[in-house]
Amino acid sequence: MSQQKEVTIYDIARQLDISAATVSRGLKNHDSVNKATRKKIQDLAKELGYRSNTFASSLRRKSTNTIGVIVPRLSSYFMSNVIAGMENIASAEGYNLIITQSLETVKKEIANADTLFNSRVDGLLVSLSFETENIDHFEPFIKKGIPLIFFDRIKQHSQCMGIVIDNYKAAYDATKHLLDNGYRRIMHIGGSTVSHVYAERLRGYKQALQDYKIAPDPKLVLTKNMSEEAGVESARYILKMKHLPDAVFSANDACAVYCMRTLKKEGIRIPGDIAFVGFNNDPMSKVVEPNLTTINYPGYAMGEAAATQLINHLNGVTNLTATNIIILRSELIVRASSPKKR
Amino acid sequence: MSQQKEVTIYDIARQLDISAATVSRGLKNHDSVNKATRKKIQDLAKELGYRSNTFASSLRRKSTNTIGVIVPRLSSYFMSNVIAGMENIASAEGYNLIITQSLETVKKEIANADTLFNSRVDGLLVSLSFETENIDHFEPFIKKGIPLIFFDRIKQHSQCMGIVIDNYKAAYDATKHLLDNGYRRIMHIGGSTVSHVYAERLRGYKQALQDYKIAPDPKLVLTKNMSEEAGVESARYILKMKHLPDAVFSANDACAVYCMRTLKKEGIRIPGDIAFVGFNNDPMSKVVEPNLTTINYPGYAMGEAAATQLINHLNGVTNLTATNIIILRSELIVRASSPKKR
DNA sequence: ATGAAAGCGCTAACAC
DNA sequence: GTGTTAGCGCTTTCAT
Repeated sequence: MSQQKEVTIYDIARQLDISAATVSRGLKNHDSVNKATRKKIQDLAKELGYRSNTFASSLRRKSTNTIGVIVPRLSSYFMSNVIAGMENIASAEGYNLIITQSLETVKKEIANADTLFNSRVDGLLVSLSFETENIDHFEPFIKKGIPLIFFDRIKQHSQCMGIVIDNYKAAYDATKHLLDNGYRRIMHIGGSTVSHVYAERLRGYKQALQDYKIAPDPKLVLTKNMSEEAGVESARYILKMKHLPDAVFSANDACAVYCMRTLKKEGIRIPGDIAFVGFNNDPMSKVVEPNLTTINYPGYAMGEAAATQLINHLNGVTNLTATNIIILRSELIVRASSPKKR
Repeated sequence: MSQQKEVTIYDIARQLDISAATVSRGLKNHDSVNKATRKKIQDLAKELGYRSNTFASSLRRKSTNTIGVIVPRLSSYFMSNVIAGMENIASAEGYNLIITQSLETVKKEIANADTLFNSRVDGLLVSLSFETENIDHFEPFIKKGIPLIFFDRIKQHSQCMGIVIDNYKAAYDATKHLLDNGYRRIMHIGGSTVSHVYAERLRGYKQALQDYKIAPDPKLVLTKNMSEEAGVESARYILKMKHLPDAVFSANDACAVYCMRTLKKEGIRIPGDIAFVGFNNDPMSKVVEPNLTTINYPGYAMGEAAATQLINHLNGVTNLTATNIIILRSELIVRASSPKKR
C-alpha cells in the first residue's frame, strides 16, 4: 500500500514550462496542441511514469466510462460467452466492465444494483435473477437517465431495451421438428414460468402441439429447476409412467443430457424409444451420445449486441427506447438424438 | 445521458443549516457528531436520494475498493468458475471487480494492465496469456506497491504471490494411475511448454514413466493447442501409428474427449484398446462415454483463494511476499475410461 | 460538537 | 496554440 508520490499533469507542466491545461490536451492528442509540444508532453509523461487519475477526470467529466453488469450466475457456458462478448466490445470502445452476480436472488440483485448505482456506472446490462418479479430496484437508474438494457432474462419496461432470442419461436421450431419427424407424445421439461424465458418456451411448445391438433397433456409438462439433477429426476418420472412419451423437448441441454443418460442406463434407447431435443447448444450437447439436437443460443453475439447498443446510446448514436426489443437469431441444430420416427 | 442535478453533501448541509464537513462525518456515523444531528443527516440523505460520489471520495482518499482481473479467456468452464469465486469474496468485502481478457495475446494483456493501472485498482489478479514470456508490463504495479497475485498461469516473481495447483504432481498421479493399472505405452497430449502449467504436466508425466523404468518415446508426446480440433488431430495421428499407444493422458478434457470420440468412430474401443485420462474435470468429462477419468481442478476455490489473499493483504492481515506460493489441492477422479488393463 | 478552509488532479470555458 | 480560471464533491486538519 506504499503510496509513493504520484506524477500529475502539474509535474509535467512545470518541467516543460507550459500550463497544465496544455498538458491535459496534449495527453489526449488534441489537435489544438502543437505537434512537437504534444510529443514532448507524451514522452515526458511516459518517462515519469505518469498515469491519468481517473477519479479527478470522472469527477470533472461526470462520466466514468464504466458499464455495470448484473447476471444471475457467471459460471455457465452461456453466460461466460455473453460476458466475453461484452468485454470484447467494451474494451474496444474504452469502457470498463464491473461484473456482479445475483446468484439468482433478488436480495443480491438489489445490493448489486445499489453498488453499481453508487459506482456511477454510465450504463447497466442486466439479466434478471430467477426470483425477480418486479424491477423497482432499477428505478433509480431510470430516473437518473442512466441507460439500462436487459438481456436474456428480461422484463418489459418502456424505458429499457431488451435483447433476447425469440424463445417462443425457438421452442415452437424445436417441437415442430419432433412433430414433423413423426413424434406425437412429446414431453416438455421447462423452468419456472415466472421467467419470461421459460414461459415463452412453454408457449411455443404448446402452440406447436395445438397446430398439429394434439391435445395438451398436463402429465407431459414438467416444471423443474433445469439442473443436472433435474434431468435425473425427470428420467425417474418418465420411467414411472405407464405410457411413455416418444420424445422429450427440454428447455436446456444440461437437463436433457442427464435425463438421457439416466434413461439409457435403464435400457431405454435414444432416439429409438424416446427422441430428445435440448436448448442452448452447450458443449456437452456435442459430446453426449447420441449427439443432442438443440437450439443454438448465441451467447457471445448477445453479449456483443447488448454492449454495442448500450455504448451507441451513450455516444448518442441510437435511442434506446425507439427500438425496444432486439431479437437475435437462434436456430435449430439437428443432431442424432431426433431422427425420423420409424 | 440526461444528467439531472445530483444531491451533494452541500445540499444536505444547506437544508439542515450545518456545514458540509459535519454532513460528511455524519454520513459515516462519526462519533464526534451529535447523535441527533447524525440521524437528521442520514434521514435527509435518504429522503433526497443522496448517493456518495465515489470519485470525489477516491480522489481524496486515494483508494478505490476496486480489484482488477486479467484472464486469457472468460469463456471456459474453468475460468468462469474462477471469476464466480472471486466475485463472491470481493462483493462480500465491499470490493468491485473490473474484469478484462487478454484473448491469449501479450498485446492485449499489456493494454489491459495499462487500463487497470490507470483505473487505479487497489490490487490485481492475473492469469497470464499463452504468449506471455516476460512480465515487465506489471512492474508499474510492483513499483507502486500495488499487490499483484498470479493464479493458474503464473510466473515466479519475488514480489508476487502465485496460486496454483501442483500440476507436476497431478500429472504424475494421472500417469501413475495408468501405469498402476497395467498400461505401458502411454501417450501424452500437452500444450506449449512456454506455459508453466503445461511444462509441469509434461514433467510429471515423464517422471512417472521414469519411476516405472519406461524409456521415454518422443513419438508418444504431442504438443497441441489443446482445443477440440487438437483432439481430433491427435486421434488422426494415433490412427496412423504402426504401434498404437495403450493409453492417453491429455492435459485437458476437451482434447481428450474429442480424441476419444474420433477414435471410437474408427472402431477403437475405449478403454479396451486405449485408456484415457484427462485434466480439469470439465462437465463434458462426465458426459462422454465412457466417462473420463480426470484431475479435478478447483476453479471456484482458486478464485476465492486469490481474492481472499489479495483482500487480506489490502487489509494488512497478510504479507504477500511471505507466503510466495499457495498450492491448492487437486485430485484424481477415476471414471470408466481407465480401468485395469486386462 | 461543529465549522472554515484548503486541496485531491483534472477539464472546459473563455481569453488572448 | 496556449494560458487563466474556476470548480467537480469530498475529506481532513485546525480552529473554536
